[in-house]
Amino acid sequence: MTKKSHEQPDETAPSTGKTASGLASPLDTLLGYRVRRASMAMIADLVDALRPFRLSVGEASLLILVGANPGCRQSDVGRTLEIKRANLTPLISRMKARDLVADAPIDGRSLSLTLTPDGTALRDEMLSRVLASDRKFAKRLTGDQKALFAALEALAR
Amino acid sequence: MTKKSHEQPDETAPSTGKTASGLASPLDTLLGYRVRRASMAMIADLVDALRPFRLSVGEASLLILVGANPGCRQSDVGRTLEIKRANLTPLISRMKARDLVADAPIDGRSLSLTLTPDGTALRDEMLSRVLASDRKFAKRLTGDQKALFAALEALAR
DNA sequence: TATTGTTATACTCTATAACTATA
DNA sequence: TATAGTTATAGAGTATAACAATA
Repeated sequence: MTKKSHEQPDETAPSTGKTASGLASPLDTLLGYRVRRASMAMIADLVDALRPFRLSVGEASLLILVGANPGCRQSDVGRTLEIKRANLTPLISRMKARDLVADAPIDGRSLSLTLTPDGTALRDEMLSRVLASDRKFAKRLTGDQKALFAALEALAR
Repeated sequence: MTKKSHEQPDETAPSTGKTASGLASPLDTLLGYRVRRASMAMIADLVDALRPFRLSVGEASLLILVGANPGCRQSDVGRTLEIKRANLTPLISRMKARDLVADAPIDGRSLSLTLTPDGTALRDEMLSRVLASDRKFAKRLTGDQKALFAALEALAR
């Protein structure tokens, strides 16, 4: 048996840094933990950016996706955003209640989704804020941005 | 006014790819969206790895952090993991009910946390599975891993 | 006075099952 | 028979407010 490496606050191990609270944090060595922290920081900023529009992240994603794909099927939107049918229905209902999204039957069971004029206008304003938030983070990056996107793509597949 | 660039399913714009459902997806150009997708994929695998131990991601994080910092303050654990006081109490209660974590008063208001022998044993087994899950993703990476960690660090700060 | 821990509570997101209708 | 959409419901995770006790 080898000595266990995560049991003690080992002063000789430089791989585990210290947190702001002074705790050793083996979690910081985990790729998944780092990705999650980065994601949470970006989402927190995105939520702030969306608040003036009274849109959740899921609602904003829907408006952006439907805006880029007018007439798309509701079922395809759900698959693309990985939102389950049962959760997509009330989300779209809220957007219809605000006259941001309109639906129309494709056949007897499928619905097509389109942004209304109000939805398009809100999407335009909202998207520029979303892009600004995203760029703010992207500007922090010094290295090869293409390589980072490739790495994230490899992790997400 | 410039032409709006996200309104139509524009065949001439190669920057916006197509999803598995055939929809144009301007979201894929967003760094934050990519980071979130990567995080969700890794967390889904982590949740699977933790299921046999009946541990949530938060509970596993707590065991790993307390295991590396025996006698640490509950309040510091909450700050490090960004879990609010009010939510940390029931989480720790569950770990105490399973005899994985023990607490002891530091002074009249603070508590110190330590893994019990059972907690240490479970942490050891669990951590090896967590590391295996994390390595599985890390192996997908071709480029400079140090650069990726630096990028994630820059995004999370 | 600020901090620590606790309790109660509410809100969002997500997950499942059951149902109708249709391709 | 598989797919699309809806409804109801339950479970996490997270948020705030109020409180008691203590530094």
